[in-house]
Amino acid sequence: MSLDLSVLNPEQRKAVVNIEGPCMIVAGAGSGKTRVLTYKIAYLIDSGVSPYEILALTFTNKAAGEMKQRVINLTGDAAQKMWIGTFHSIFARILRFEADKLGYSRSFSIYDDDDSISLIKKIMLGKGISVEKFNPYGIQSVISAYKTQIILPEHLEPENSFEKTFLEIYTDYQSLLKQNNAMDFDDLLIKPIELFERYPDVLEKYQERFKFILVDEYQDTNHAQYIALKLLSSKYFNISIVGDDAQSIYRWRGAKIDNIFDFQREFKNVKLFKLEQNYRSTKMILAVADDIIKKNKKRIEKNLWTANKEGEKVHIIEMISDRDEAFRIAKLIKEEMHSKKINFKDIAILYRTNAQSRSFEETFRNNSIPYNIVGGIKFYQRKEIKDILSYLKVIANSNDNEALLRALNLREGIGKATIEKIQSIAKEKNISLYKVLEDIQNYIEVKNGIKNTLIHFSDFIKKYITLKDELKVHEFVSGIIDEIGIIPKLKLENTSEADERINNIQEFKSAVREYYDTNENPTLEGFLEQVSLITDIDELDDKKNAVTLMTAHSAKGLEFSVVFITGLEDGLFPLSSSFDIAEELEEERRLFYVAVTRAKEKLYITYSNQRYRYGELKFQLKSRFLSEISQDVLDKCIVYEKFSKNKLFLDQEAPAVNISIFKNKNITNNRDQTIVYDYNLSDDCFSDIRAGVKVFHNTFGSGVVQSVSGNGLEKRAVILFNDFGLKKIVLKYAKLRVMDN
DNA sequence: CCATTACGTATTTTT
DNA sequence: TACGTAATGG
Repeated sequence: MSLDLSVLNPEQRKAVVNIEGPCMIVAGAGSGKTRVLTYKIAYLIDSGVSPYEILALTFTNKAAGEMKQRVINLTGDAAQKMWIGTFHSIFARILRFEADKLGYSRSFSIYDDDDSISLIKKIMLGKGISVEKFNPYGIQSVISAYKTQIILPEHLEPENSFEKTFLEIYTDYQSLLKQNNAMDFDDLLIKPIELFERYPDVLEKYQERFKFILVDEYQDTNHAQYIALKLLSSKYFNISIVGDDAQSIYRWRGAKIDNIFDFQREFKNVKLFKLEQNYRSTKMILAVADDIIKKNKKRIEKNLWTANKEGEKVHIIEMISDRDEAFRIAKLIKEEMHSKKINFKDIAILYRTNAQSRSFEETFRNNSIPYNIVGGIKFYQRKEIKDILSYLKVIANSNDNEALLRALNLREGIGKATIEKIQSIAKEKNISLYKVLEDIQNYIEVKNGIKNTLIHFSDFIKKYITLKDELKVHEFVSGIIDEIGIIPKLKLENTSEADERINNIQEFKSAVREYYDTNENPTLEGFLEQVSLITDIDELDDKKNAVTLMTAHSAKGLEFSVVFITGLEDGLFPLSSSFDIAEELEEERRLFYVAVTRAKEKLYITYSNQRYRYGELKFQLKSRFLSEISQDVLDKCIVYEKFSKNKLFLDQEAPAVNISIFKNKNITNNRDQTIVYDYNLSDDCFSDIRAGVKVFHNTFGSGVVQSVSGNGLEKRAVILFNDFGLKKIVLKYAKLRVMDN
C-alpha cells in the first residue's frame, strides 16, 4: 500500500477505508470533505479496484476536474479511466451510448432553460393560449419540477381547466422534444431511469461497470437523482455519499434535503461517519456560523469545532446606501491590501442576487480593483454565441427544429412568412423542417428569390454535415463562423457592443480550440454537450489575481481568506418570498450559513439602509438573521459614529479610491448631532478621464478625450469621437468606459 | 421583410 | 432600471 493516509484525521481515515457497503459521510463545512472523497477514490484504486469500476458524481464540472487531477496525483495516470463528473454530464454520456433504445439518436441536442422556454412559447402560440394567463417561464419551472419528481404527463389527472391547459402544454412539450431529438436538463436525469427500468440488462451492465459509486454534495440531490443512484447501486451497494444537511441550498431547483435525512433508512446497514473538525475558519467565524444554523429545526446533530486561532470578531457594518456599500468595501479592500499579506484573489464579495453585483462592478472598475465575476449572463447564453451554436446544433442534429429556425432566422431575406410556410409544409408532410429544406426546390409555395436563399442555406448545412467528420472540430467551427460572415457584419455596426460580440466570438473559437486540445476524442457533439452543461463557476479563473464577485449559491465549496457578505437586509437576505414558508426561511438561513463558512480569516457582513431595487430607491431594514447572532462575537461598526464629514471616504494615506457616478445626495440622521454627508467630492471624480485617454460612449462609440473642464460632478470633457466628431460631454451622465489602450 | 421605437413588465438562487 | 416584445412604418 503506497497511499499515505497519515494526512487524514482518525474519523476521515475511518471513512476512507470503509469501502464496502453503503456509507454516509456527514461533513461539516470546511471539514475536509473533498479530501476524504479524493482519498477514498485513491484508496479504492490502491486496493486493487480498477478505476474503470469507479463512478464519482460531483456538483460542478470544476469540482470533478479538480478531484480527478488530485486522484491522478495520488495514484497515477490509470485514474484517467474512472468516470467522474456531474450527474448531468455522466448521464448524458450514458444516454449517448444507449440513445437508440429510447428512440433518440446519439447526436441528440441538449436544451437549456432558454431553449425550453422558447419551445413552450411556441406551443402556446400555436394553441392560442394567452401568455398573460400562463407565464411560459412559470410553465417551464412547473414542468421541470414535475420532471425531477418523475411525474410525466401520463401521470397527471387535471381537475380544472387551468390544469388541463397546463397538461396540454406539458404533453406537447414532451413530444416536441422527442421530435427534435432533444433532451432538456431534466431528461438527462430521468431518461436513464426510463432506460434502466425498461432494459434490466442495460441496468445490470452499468451496475457491473460501476461497482463503486461516490456522490458529493448529496444534500442537494433531487428525487430523480436519488432513484437513479438507487438503481445503479442496487447490485453491489457500494455507495458512499458525502454531504452536509446544513448546506442544502437548492430546494428551489427540486433538491430534496430529505434525501440525506432518509439515506440511512433507504439503504440498509449504512455506516455513518461524521467529520466535525473544521480546518478552514477561525473560532469567531465558526461561532457566528453556529449561531445561525442552530436556529434551524431540521438538521443532523453535529458539533463543528476547530483548533484554529480565535481570530478577529466578525465585522458588521451598516451602510447608507448600496453605492456606499460598494464604495466602502472597495476602501476596506485597499486597506486589506496595504496590510500586505492579502492578495486580491483571497477576497470574495458574496450577495444574494446577481443584480447586486452592479454597484461593485462599477466601483471596482473606477478604483482599479481587479475582479472576477461569476454568473449574470452566461457566456454561452449570449446572442451571438447562441446564433453560432444554432448552426452547429443543426449540423449535429438536423432534427433539431428549434436550432434550425434560429439559424434560418439569421439569414437575410427570410422572415416570418417564409418560416411559416416551411413549417406548414413540414406539418402537412409530417417531416422535419430540415427535410423540407433539403428539397425546397420541389415546393412551389415559395417564391424564387427566397427559394434561392433557402437552397443556399440547406446546401450550406449539407456541406458541413459531410465535412463534420473530416475536419478537426476547431477548423470546422472556424469555417462555419467565417462562412456565415457574422464578424464582418458586426464590424459594420461599429459599436462597443458589436466589438464585444466579436471578442466573444473569438473567445468562443478559442474555447473550441481548447476543447480540441484537451480531449482525447474531440467531436462536434462532444463539444456541444460540454457547452450545454458548463456553468459559470466552472469558468472561474482562479489563477487571475482578482476579487471574486458571486452569489452565495455559487460560493458553495469555495473558501477565501477575507469574505464580505453584503446586503443582509430583510427581504433581500432572506428574500421576502421566504417569509411565510418555514422551509424556505430555513433554506435562506442555510444559505447564509454557507456564505459565512466560506471565510477563513476575516468576515465582514454589511447591510444598507437604502438600496435601489427595480429601479426604485427602497428603504431597507437589517436582516432578521443578524439578530440571531450573539453579540459577543460581533464587532459592530455603525457608520454614523465612525465617519466624520469630509473624511467619509478618503483618507490621506490611501487616496487612490475615488467615486465616479455618485449623485449629489445629502443624508441626515436625527441623532444627537446632525451629520450631513456630502457625496460631492471635488477632486477625485472621474480622475481616469484625462486628455489622451481612449473612451467608449454608449451612443457615440469610441473616441479620444481632448480636454477636461470643471470640477467634481460638474466635470465635462471634450471628446473627439471616431464617427461623430467633437462632443462636449457631462461626465456624470455619460457612462464612459475607459479602453485599455 | 426589417428596422426602429415604444411600451410594458420583471427580477432569486442554476445543473 | 433594463430588457424583451409588440406595434408601426418604411
